[in-house]
Amino acid sequence: MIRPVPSRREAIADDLRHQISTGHFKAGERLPSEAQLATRYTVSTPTLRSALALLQGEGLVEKIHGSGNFVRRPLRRITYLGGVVELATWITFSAPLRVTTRTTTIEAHSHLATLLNVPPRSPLTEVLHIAHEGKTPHSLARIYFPRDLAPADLTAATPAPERIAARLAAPRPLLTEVQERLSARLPTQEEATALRISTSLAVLSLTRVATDATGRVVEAALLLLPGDRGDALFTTCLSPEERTPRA
Amino acid sequence: MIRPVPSRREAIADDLRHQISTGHFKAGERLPSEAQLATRYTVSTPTLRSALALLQGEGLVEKIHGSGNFVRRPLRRITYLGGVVELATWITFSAPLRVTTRTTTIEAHSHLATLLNVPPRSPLTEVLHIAHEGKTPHSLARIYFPRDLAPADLTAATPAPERIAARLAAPRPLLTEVQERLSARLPTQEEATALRISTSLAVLSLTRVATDATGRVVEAALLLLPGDRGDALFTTCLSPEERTPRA
DNA sequence: GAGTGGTCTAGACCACGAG
DNA sequence: TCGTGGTCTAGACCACTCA
Repeated sequence: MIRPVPSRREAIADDLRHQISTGHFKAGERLPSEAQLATRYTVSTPTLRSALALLQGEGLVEKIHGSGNFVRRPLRRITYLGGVVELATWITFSAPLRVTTRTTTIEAHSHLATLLNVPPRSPLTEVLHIAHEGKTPHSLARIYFPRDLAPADLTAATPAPERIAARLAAPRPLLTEVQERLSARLPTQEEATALRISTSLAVLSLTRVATDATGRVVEAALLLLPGDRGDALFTTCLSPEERTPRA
Repeated sequence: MIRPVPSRREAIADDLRHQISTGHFKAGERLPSEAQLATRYTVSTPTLRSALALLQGEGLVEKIHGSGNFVRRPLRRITYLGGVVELATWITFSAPLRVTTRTTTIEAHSHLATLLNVPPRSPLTEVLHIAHEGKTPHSLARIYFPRDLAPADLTAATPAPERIAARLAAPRPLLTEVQERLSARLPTQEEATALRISTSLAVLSLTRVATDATGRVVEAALLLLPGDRGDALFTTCLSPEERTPRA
């Protein structure tokens, strides 16, 4: 067994966690300034800040430079349903949330070219998709199509967001295989900013590649969910014939 | 666009990253002591340590208290294959690695009782499963069965690890549904110690629940993969009739 | 015991945000 | 402008590892 050495930062983090969970500090509220908290706990500011850093990593506290530390509102957890062929799930699922969508045309750089199996610098249509709950960003999706395969109304200049969503949700006939790869990592600075999370809060990264009957990659999507409020669920059912024991 | 403010810790981290990737510091090697590095970069030790913390979070550096900072060996990436009914995949997949297995009987506490849908304090068989590559732990799995469903030779006192692995890999006849839930988070102190990773390196957490034809939960597994060397892959193929466009 | 990392202090100065 | 957090310093002292 490991002996848990109670460091000051752990003790302070525990105390703040407790005060948050008991409602002494309420959701959305600003905590006392770091200087005040440091005085209250009789520690130096770096020590106090390291305690707050722990809470940030858990998604309990959000720091806003120049304004203060805020108790993060507990948001509805979102579950990405995997193993479904249309992106419909994702989109309709995000429906109750406010969604910001943006479409642009870019050139495939190396990573995307590999993913979509197209030559480097091929034209791609990118759809950027941010779901919000209230003012808080909730998830981030980047969806790429080879330019010639993108639905025509997506490539028009600034199509209405509702049209984009409807388009993505529509079933596409030719898909035969969908691969979804998931990994856990810390967000980049850009991702953290877009999602308004700390760079020390783990995110679930999902890369979805859909292939048509000819083996061509028709669409690739990069989804990003903050680890404290999103997960992915895959359900596999066995048909009766598969259920037969093999041994 | 966000203006990237080049802080000293970022600059130092970038430089060390570069030196590692160019082989100036080789895998497994010890870095100069923090005091030496601080002198070389003319920063204070806390600043230098915060730079090293970034590299730890990326899995590039491993700190060993009292010995030094070491360049982590790049390990083979492991991919968990989802959507498969037997745990066989996981086990056989780990086969080329050295596997440490341990079996114990425990009582279901609240979280496990919910997961397995059994009364609290029910007896459970726990299989702890750590895959190693060389001396480095690679992944962690905890598998739970209701005691009465556990294969008999698992409940024997200290069965041979090979027997356990063989048992888990054997197809179990009655499974009808498998649910796999994935999330990203930072490891607990215990998990980080077991996997020899930093608590700031994200892990992919996979909870797998298998149900038999009667709806009873037959087995639950908690898998943990360090984010820098493990991911999960789910492949969905459409049968021809499903492929028919619906609209 | 010598050398390493772990934690912490008590400040300084800079950058951001809101009024 | 003022209060906030962001970064950094130059130490001190403790805990761990290894010879």
